[in-house]
Amino acid sequence: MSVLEILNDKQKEAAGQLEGPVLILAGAGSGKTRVLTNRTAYMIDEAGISPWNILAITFTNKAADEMRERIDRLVGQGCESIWVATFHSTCVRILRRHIDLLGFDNNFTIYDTDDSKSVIKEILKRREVDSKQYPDKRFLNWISSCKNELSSPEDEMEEALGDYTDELYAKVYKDYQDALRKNNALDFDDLIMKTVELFKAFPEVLENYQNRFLYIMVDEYQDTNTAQFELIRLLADKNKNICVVGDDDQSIYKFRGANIRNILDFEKVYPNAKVIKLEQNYRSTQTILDAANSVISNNSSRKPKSLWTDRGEGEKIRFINTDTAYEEAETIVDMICREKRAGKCEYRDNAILYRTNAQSRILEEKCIMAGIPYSVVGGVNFYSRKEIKDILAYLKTIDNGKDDLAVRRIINVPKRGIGATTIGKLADYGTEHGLNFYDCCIRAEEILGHGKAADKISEFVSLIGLFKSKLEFITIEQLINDIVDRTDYEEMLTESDPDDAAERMENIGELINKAVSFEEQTDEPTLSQFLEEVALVADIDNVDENADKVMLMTLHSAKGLEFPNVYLAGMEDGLFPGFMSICSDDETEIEEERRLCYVGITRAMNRLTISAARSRMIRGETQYNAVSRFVKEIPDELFEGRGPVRPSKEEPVRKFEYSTPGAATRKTAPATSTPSRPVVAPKPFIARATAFTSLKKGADIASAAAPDYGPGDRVSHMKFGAGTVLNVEKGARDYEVTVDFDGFGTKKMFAAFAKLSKI
DNA sequence: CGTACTAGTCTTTTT
DNA sequence: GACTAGTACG
Repeated sequence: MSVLEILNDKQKEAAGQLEGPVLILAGAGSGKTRVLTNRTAYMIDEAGISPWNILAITFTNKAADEMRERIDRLVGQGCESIWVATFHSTCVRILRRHIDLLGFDNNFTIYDTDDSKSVIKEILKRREVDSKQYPDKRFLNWISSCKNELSSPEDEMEEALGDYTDELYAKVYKDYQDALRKNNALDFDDLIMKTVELFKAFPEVLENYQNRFLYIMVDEYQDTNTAQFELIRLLADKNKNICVVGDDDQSIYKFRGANIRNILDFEKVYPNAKVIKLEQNYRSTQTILDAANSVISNNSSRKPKSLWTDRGEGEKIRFINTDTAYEEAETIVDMICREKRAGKCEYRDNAILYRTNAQSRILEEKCIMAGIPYSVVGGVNFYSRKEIKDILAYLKTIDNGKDDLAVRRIINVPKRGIGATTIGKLADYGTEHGLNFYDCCIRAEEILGHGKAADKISEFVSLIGLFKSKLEFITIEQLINDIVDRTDYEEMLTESDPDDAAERMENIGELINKAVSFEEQTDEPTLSQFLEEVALVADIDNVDENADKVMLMTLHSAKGLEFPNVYLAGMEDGLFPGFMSICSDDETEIEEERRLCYVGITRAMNRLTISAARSRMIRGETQYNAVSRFVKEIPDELFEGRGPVRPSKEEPVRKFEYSTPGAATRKTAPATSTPSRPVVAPKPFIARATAFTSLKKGADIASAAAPDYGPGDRVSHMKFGAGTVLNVEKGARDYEVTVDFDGFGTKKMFAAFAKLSKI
């Protein structure tokens, strides 16, 4: 029987079309992974294509592993030679072979965002750039988007046309690239950009890969940025056998350069492309799909499509509206508890999804209190924890002394009496003579002269030398243990914070576990390879679906996953959609948020629960938010009970009962004592958008004049209409005004932006 | 040279 | 509220 037999007609069509450009528009839950895997199996088993000629690219390691596993199950032989990898690891593999052509050392290190930030900081310091006026983060983001658009420092310099600020950016970009090159390092964006650069500069290298990759597949195509698009275009240019799978409605990575036009304009780039839509959903109930469809249909720039299922109507959507975020968390956790106790589900069937990582804390707390096993995906990346970064810095130093950042990170960790002055002297010498920091350490005596400082440095150098000499005889596991022992690392942890030393040591233990399994799985494991693998893991890669735990994660992390029960928490205007997107004039920002909402809804298989809190603490301030506009885009009849009632246009807009001056200053109620409550009957609330005035960065608000209104005055605002001033406070740069708007609740805003006028 | 306190920022999402 | 960077002091 053909591997295509089990597919539906559309899927079959998509999987059977091997030649030429193919665009598969795969709606959520329409079985796109199945199409990709069966397509691959069909290529190998039935079309006689060599696995060696197939390239499949994904965004996460998890997706790549899953794809490989599933192909393995379908095809007996030869799958190991299929190239299934993420964009980033594909590029690393290519660059490891050829980057010397671009003047880098082939054992380059990969910098994560933290590393990049340190480099930028140093450059800004050296250039004496005012970090108040130009925060380092802005340079970081700016450089990243340049790279995503394949624009070099030289391009940017040209484009600056003598403009001071633009030239400053271009110069910093140039410095940054020079620093990376000196450290023999590439950042995430470089991996893609340098590969494209390589292919363009050395057509014979490109051709080599074109001849190998006769059939190319790209998953999650809607998330590709310009650089990734170009990479794929180059690779596919000779044979044009390119099959991309994606869903424009699930494009949620604009902030990191994803260009939705890549998928919307695929047919323009490849006019003879075959386009196939997969609209039958195998995951969710009709109710859930109806909700998803009704939300996403409010977006304008999308390819029209509508998901359907034969799974039947299923259960209605639940809606919870609580007074505080604590009660929200408690209600959700309580629901999961009950259902588990009633034997209706396992813990692992439940996922709580939210917009921002900050929301996880309260949910986590409530899970602990209820004794529910849970697992939080994301937040602080495992590999960005201090202790892990320290150990990795040791490993990097041992592996490749060229990485100045790594060396400087650990030269005095644990404390060995090497101070800032000494480090500064060595670093300055290095910049002057074009030497790496570690090389300067080796010549410490020459640079610093005889003395205590030089001795200390020598001790450090011989410690690293000792590890280096052992490297070929011991495993990475032994090496890490050795580092921890010889540096008295644990002692340092205990001294600095006895309470979490144990946890930090556990994390190091976890790193050792990773090392062990890496060494087991790899033929000839090297330290460089290990460091590389570690650099390219995402949080989602380590998710274990088999553990019986409730999953807590952001909506972004949830993409590609499915759960029987999904809880969408914090569905409030100002949080989701975020206030940035509400305030923005750019309509596409709200559309991106809406797509994110669509992704969230479509994660649910059987039951969807949506919740919102009337008040919550954000950045130490209590905010009062209206229920998310997205919730109101879902028809009432899909909700259990009457649903979130929307007021008719004529109906006078009512105030929240908590939007009173007294409530504004009231501490959030301790939620511990509140008994778990049933789903709160939705109350009529205000339908229109609420927004917070955002303090635009870089805006000039140096001298704010005192406002002409005070507490008790009635004022009017462009967006929120009339309201009563509760408080006026002199802030750092501007007057902060608290206003209780009729129908929008209490807002805190900056006078310069709010443009309030007295009535 | 190392520590302790203070002020300022942050929050959208991540390979 | 939490974390970080920068500063003042021992």
